[in-house]
Amino acid sequence: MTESVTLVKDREPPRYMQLAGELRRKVLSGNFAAEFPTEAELCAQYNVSRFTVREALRRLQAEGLIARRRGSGTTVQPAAARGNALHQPISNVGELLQYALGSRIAYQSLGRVDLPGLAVSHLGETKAAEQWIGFSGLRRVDGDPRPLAMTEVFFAPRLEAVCAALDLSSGTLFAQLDDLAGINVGKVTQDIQAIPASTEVARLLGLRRGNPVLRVIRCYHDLEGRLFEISVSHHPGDRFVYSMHIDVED
Amino acid sequence: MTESVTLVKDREPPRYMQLAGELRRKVLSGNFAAEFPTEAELCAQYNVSRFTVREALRRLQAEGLIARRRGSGTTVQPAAARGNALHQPISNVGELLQYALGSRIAYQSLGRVDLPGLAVSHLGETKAAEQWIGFSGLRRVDGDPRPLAMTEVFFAPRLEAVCAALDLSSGTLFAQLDDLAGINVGKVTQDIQAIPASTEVARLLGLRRGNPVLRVIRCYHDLEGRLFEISVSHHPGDRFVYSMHIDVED
DNA sequence: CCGGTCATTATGTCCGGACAACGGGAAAAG
DNA sequence: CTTTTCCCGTTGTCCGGACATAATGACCGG
Repeated sequence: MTESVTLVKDREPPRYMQLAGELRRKVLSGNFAAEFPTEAELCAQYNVSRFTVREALRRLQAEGLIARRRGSGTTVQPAAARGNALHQPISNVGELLQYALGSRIAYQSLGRVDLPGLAVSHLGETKAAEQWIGFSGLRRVDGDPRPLAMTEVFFAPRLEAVCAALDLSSGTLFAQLDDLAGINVGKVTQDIQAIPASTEVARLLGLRRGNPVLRVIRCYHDLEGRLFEISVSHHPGDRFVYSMHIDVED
Repeated sequence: MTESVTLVKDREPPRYMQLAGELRRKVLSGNFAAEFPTEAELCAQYNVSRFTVREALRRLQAEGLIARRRGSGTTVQPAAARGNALHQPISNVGELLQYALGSRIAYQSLGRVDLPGLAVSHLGETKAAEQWIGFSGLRRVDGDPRPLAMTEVFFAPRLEAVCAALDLSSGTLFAQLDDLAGINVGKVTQDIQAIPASTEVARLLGLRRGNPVLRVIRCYHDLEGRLFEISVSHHPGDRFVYSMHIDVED
């Protein structure tokens, strides 16, 4: 068996995934603002069973894009109710990241680095000796010069070949990773904490040392449960709200 | 049509819900620590179809209680990987709250109160004039005298009759509401923010004024989308981590 | 002892069908 | 005109079946 970094996706995703992607694009383009098609219509239009349609719609619902009511039908959720997509339960990471409200981030490479001393319970068996591949960047909303986030991203050593091919200016390292290496997210754990700003963070975010900062640490695992990415974000407490919603699925 | 506050659940929940509750109880009791039954076994044992079994397991998986792998089978997640149930995606709220690590909270009634001035985007059409029914309490872990949370809970005016029957010492107002009035959670939105401690919050949590505090504001909507509860929690930044995990469902 | 092959078994995907529960509007009753 | 009743369309629940795909261990050949 040859061991090589997989650089292309081999099998195509299941049909409900494709359908979910198709519908997500249309929803975000405003196609169904007036009226969302019924399950039966989607079955006929895409020539799939109701199971497939419902499985796709279940995802869009979990993402907060649509609302469904028995007897009434399916409607597109107003953008206000969607929360910040940047920090939303993740289903199709690549596409989801794109509708984060016009914020931009460009990363710079940090090369191989030691993981910062993180008191994260999710880390588990990660060897402290390993050096991960780091990136860092400031995220800003279009008009505002004050950054909304200082983010550091670390990828597992085994992804070094893929990381070399990343386009740092696009801001969606994630989507690229999915495209380039076919890495799928299976589970994400995150720790959220309110901490005082360190000197450096305060400088970068335009705060005073000691001011409240929201720190979000995320551990991304692939479908086999292997940790492949860690991200650490610092947000200014005075102008950042981590907004999310949870749909109880039924 | 007579208008009356529903005080009993009339219809019984769907089968997959019952099965999920049954299995959840067993998992939390440690029944399946060694080996979790297969779908086929559950089908036979409970005399339901595979659809029903999978729908139940899907919920337990979303709660982080079990992990499923194609080809391998289903296993119970170690408690460490479950995150803090208190702050977890909510499926069966009543039962879930009970396995929050031994923390306790006893509420005191605030009576009818105005909603505090919350800059929450999710509020929507709520009339500021209405008076909601408020409760407040401090949450502590068993051994530690320093509270982990100062929580205020507000229920919609229409639930006044139900609120009068609540047992404030049990700490699971939610489960009681579900039992008493059959109120089911359909959607939860939450805002998380890092803010400086006010004088009062600092006093209650044992901090200094201005210290970082994690504030979590939740809006609970029922299945019809009506807002029926708002909770505001303040957590000390130096000893509280909001830990959660997200399973990508597939 | 190592490595590859294969059957077994588990979950994942997908289908078709059936009925229930709910919402909303139209029709009927007052 | 108001209220109630009824019908119909939509989503929710549940069933049985079929095949695909992944993990595992047993088997076998080197």
